[in-house]
Amino acid sequence: MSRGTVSRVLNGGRYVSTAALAAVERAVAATGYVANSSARSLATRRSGAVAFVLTEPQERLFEDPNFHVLLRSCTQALAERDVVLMLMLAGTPAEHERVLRFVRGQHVDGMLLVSTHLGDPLVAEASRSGLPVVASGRPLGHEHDVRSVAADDRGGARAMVEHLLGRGRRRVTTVAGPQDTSGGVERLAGYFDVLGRRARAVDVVAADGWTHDAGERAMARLLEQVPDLDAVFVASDLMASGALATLRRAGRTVPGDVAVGGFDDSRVAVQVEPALTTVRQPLEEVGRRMVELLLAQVAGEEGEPVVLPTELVVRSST
Amino acid sequence: MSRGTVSRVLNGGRYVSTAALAAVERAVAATGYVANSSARSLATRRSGAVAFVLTEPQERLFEDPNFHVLLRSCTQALAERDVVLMLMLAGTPAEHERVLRFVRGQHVDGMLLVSTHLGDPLVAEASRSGLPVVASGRPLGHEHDVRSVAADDRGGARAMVEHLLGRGRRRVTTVAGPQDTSGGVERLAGYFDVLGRRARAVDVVAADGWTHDAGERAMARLLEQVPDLDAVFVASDLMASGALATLRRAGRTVPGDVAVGGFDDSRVAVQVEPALTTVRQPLEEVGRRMVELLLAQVAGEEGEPVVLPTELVVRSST
DNA sequence: CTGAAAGCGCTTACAG
DNA sequence: CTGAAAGCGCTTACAG
Repeated sequence: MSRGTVSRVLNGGRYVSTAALAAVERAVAATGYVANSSARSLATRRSGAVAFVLTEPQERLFEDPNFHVLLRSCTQALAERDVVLMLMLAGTPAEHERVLRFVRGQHVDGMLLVSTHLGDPLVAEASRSGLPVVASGRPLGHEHDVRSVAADDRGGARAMVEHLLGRGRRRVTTVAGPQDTSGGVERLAGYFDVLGRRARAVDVVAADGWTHDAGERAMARLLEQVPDLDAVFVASDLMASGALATLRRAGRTVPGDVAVGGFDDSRVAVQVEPALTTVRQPLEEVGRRMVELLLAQVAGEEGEPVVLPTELVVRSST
Repeated sequence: MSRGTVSRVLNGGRYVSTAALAAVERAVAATGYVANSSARSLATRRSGAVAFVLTEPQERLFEDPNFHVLLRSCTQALAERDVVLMLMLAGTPAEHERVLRFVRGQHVDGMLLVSTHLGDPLVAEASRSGLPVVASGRPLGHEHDVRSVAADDRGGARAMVEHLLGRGRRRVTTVAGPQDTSGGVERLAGYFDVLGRRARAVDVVAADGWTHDAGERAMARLLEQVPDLDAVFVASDLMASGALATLRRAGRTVPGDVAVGGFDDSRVAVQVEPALTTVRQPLEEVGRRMVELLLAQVAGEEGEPVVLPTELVVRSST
């Protein structure tokens, strides 16, 4: 039996007689034969692997539960299609360079770009390279060059601010996320959508990171600027946990004195006291859709940017 | 200039004249040429990739900060050597099968096995396959078949129990980890090392998982069995956070009524109230050493199991 | 349906 | 030091 016939069986069994097919399958089962993947990749010009690139200081991989959800759902969705996930950190310029060299070596069929920032050179390079790329969140400045899967940040933020007003709050402020990310920009836009001219400059403080500590600092600044605030929409649950710490230290009760709304519905939302009213972002699905979109692109299919709905989740903090 | 000369330059520049070397380097810089990795792998029989296999229900990837530290330090240590990390989940039998098929396809040069359990078929298969493997923690039942990097669980547990006794506690109990993992077994052994015959069967409850919830349940059982306990050594910080919740609900103060000691010195140790006295496990270094040991093995070098020292960290819970 | 053969893009003895 | 050539282990038109 020729090498060619075996190969045909292994690749779907088209154009093979049932007899040959059975014989090969028996032999494969008996010997535990598995095709060498480098040779296959070389012949097919497909690696069967995809890079998951974290464009972010690595601390965030530690701290932010959102990444774990995304990483897990992507790994799983890829595994179901027998594609492997290569984890790459691209926080420093050196790592950055390594990622680029890596994709140029045709080591991967595509790239999952997570948490991109405005002016991120990797996004530009990736889209220029022609390699299939899908970003999580709309990549600021490259909305049309790179496909993406995002949650409806703006709509979710609107729902939260309306909820806060519906609770009778008069002075609704916000701790915005860093404004070099689409999540940061969009959630702030949603805030303005609802409050319009009623929002004053002092009611808004943009945090200098998506971390607990950044939320803590931003909340302190906000309290100084607006001592009589009675509500705050914080652009992520993790930052909101920091905001809660600041409020507690300042002697303000939640939700008595101040109603606090978060965003994400991540694990921390229920770990803090009081549990956070927040906006649920379907990150599991974001991961799945990113994988679908990427593999479709690898297969040469068209694809539209995806925006997934968000949902208000009311708990005890508002 | 021949393909062979270019290849020699790219692979270290041995046996190449300075003139040729400079010319090639100039050309590479100008064109951005990067060798195709499949072709290189096929020729060298090295993939330049390593699998990071999580032998665990995936929830743990979400919940347990220890994994993030390990994942990050391995990714980083590998990247420094230009080796790629492939993340594989092996929680279900199907995923399991996929991992095996994958390594048989010679897709990776080695395997980092994280959080193995007693009777884990993957460990046996991996060691039998001849593929270089390094486990985190000593793989129960395969201590001599598979190289490993572990923390000194037993010594750390001893230090904690001695600390508890040093605080004047009379009834020192323990919530042990699952007894099908080396961490669970060793930390319990350390407890017995110190208490010896003073420990009674009722003083020990083994949790049915390494989670917050499992710690919560185990602590409840322990309180029923030993209502007058005044100290508990919990085998992980995450489980200890669950134990704290149970104690709070039962109206016991910490450390007033009950001293609580954890293990790991993970992020949760300082997130809970009161901050946990715990045993620091140098997970960053565990990851680094795992990578070193694995790559040495790939290069055909010998290697000994590594055990890293642990350290007592005293905070407010004892 | 099947086999023989070319080709995927490298690396590495081998001669020189 | 360098080039020509074999070989790594597959896939896939191409004839038949």
